[in-house]
Amino acid sequence: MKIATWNINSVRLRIQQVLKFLKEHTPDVLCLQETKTQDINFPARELATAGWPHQAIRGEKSYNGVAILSRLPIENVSHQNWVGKGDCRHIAIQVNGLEIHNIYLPAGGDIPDRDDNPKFGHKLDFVSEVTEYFATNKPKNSVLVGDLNIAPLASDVWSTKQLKNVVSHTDIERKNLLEMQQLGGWIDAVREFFGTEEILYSWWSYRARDYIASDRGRRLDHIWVSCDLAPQINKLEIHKNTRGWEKPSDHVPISIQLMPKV
DNA sequence: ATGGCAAATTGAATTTGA
Repeated sequence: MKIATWNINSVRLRIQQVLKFLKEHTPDVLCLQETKTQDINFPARELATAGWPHQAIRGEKSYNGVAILSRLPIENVSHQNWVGKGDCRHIAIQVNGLEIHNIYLPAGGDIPDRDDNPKFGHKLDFVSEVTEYFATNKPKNSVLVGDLNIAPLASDVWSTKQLKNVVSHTDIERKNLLEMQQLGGWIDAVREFFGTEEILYSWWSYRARDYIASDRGRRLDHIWVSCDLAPQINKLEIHKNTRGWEKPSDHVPISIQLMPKV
């Protein structure tokens, strides 16, 4: 079972890139974030025709939005309304008995202080509620993917020193994300596969003139598996080349191959 | 806390991202 995740930053604008990625890598399941469109305008038909007819979509106008595309039949589509804002940041499905959670965690604004910046408070509250949810509903045979908007390790950013007070890499966010992972019994599959030392990014700012030359990235996108699936982690790929495509998303896809035990 | 950009909405400027 191959599962991919990608913050596409507008699925309508980049539908051709999604189709290209699907054809090149043929994941069984693709999870998208920041689709930025209402369900009625989601490019469902093109994706179905391409071979991913089983879809769970949850979008809103302009912002946020998540979707799961599958080659295999899906069931038990659901979502949680964490922090109760009704924004489209989570959708879950089951496929072949495997549970998949697709999450788009709030970015959190600029100022890392919940009193000065309500968006930062929203982000911290969101993490707390997800943490509580999975601490209570311990995941089994489950995968959690998405844009979590936090780079937890020093090796997840271009400079842990210079980003110390930058939202996405502050101490409180890093600590809380690792706690969310631990209390849910999740394994960070990307780090399980590559180790904790290798420098890994999944996002490069649009503001760099040359993202390769400056290479100031962050690992904001994640694939976690429930601990029972740890032995099945077979292959992880960070598809960095898509960042060099014309009119790219600022995030790149990540994929995992899970090998069922024989 | 910054910013060399980008997208959606609405109709040139604003909001949001990170």
